[in-house]
Amino acid sequence: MALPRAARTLRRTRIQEEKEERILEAALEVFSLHGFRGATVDQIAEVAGMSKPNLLYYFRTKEAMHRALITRVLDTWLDPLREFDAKGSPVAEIRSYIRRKLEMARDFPRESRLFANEVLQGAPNIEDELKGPLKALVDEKAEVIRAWAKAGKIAKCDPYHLIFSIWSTTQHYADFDVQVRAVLGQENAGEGRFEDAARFLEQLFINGLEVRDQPA
Amino acid sequence: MALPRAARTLRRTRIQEEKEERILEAALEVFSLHGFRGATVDQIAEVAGMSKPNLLYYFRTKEAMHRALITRVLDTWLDPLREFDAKGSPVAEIRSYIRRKLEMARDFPRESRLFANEVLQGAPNIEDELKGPLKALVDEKAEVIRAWAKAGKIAKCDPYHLIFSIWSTTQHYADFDVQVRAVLGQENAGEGRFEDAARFLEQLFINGLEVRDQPA
DNA sequence: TGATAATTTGACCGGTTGGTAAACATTACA
DNA sequence: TGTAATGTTTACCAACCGGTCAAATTATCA
Repeated sequence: MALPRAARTLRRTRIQEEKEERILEAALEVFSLHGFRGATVDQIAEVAGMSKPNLLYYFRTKEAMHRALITRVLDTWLDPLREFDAKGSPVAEIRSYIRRKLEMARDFPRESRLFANEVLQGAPNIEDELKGPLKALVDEKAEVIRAWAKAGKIAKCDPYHLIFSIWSTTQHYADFDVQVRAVLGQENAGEGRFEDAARFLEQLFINGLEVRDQPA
Repeated sequence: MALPRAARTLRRTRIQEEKEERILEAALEVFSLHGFRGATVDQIAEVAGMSKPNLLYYFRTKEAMHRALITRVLDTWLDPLREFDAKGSPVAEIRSYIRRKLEMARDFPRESRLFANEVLQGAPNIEDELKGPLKALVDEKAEVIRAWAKAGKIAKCDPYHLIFSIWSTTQHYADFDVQVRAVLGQENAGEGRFEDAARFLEQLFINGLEVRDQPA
């Protein structure tokens, strides 16, 4: 008989742990590059270094694989926002949030693209996650930002659109990497672009572009 | 005999004009939602309201359709950046560029998603366009911005990352529409979100978030 | 009108897709 | 060690994929 996941009531074998890990790693690679419909099980199996039926022994359908991957990744993906702290200095807090998000774009571009692909295609498999846990977390942090603005610690602004703009500007460097490289050209293609981006975004979000009248 | 496009030396029939239009419209709908690999010719044919062989009579391959669509759309997509004018007031020019890009995200979300899908998946079919015409246009406008900064008309900043940030923040409302709606919730799901976004982004790009010390 | 070219369709093809069946191999453990 | 559960593989399938073909239909225009 062969009922790997259904029959798994309590313990998970060492071998299960390892294989599922390898599969999800391979799935991340392929899904993030081609999207759900564009990815094939054969491709994922090859990247994972195992036969297709063997892979399907651990995840019975392509969709199950995708679900497992998304829910796992979503959690770590929201960590920077969770760390967003009401007690810190507002400007410093926003600055470090930008920096952390940019680091994630640099270090985990596949995770970013996985979500981008999913959301772009209508988020058929994670709509509930978006409307539930994600919205709740954003609502909470938006309230923090709103309080800061009310207290005069930062400029009055719509906290939701502020969060959107931080997401979009930072994730851009993962999701649109090819375009960024193409436009910057080969000479600026090094990892330095992330440092440049960090500097620019900090300045943008703190000071904007208008020249400030210096009292002197 | 039947060689529709190859044999088309000079004139194009009214019927050709109409059908190709309908096909590209349908292709935009389907490609923008599922990406190149995820889209099927049958799907496009159904949306276009014609049989698959009939569709393939006008565009001989799925790839030819995609190419035609991309090159057509890319041109109009870059119009706002082309209008970016060195002679205007810098702040006003940036403000109106943001507004125009946001209007495009609102009025042509499918076009935005088409590119997002393509770039996200490594831009296999438009790499040349990115490294050629697009880079050239951005280089030109970046020089304008650099000159403004040098003349003290706007804050010193990296012009490329400025352009990236305008692209990402505005296109976010087309590409991540589902997420934006989910987070804002049903009560804020009206078209008003584009006005809110415009107000926020203008403030962000001009003034930033730090409270300015008003001289009493 | 008639004839010629342009358009449309149903039937079909080889290759790929997600997934299955069942035999075989390996591990865990009494 | 034996044996039952777990893991792996080969061979395979039906559905779907992009694309072809030849026949049928429709538009064009002398």
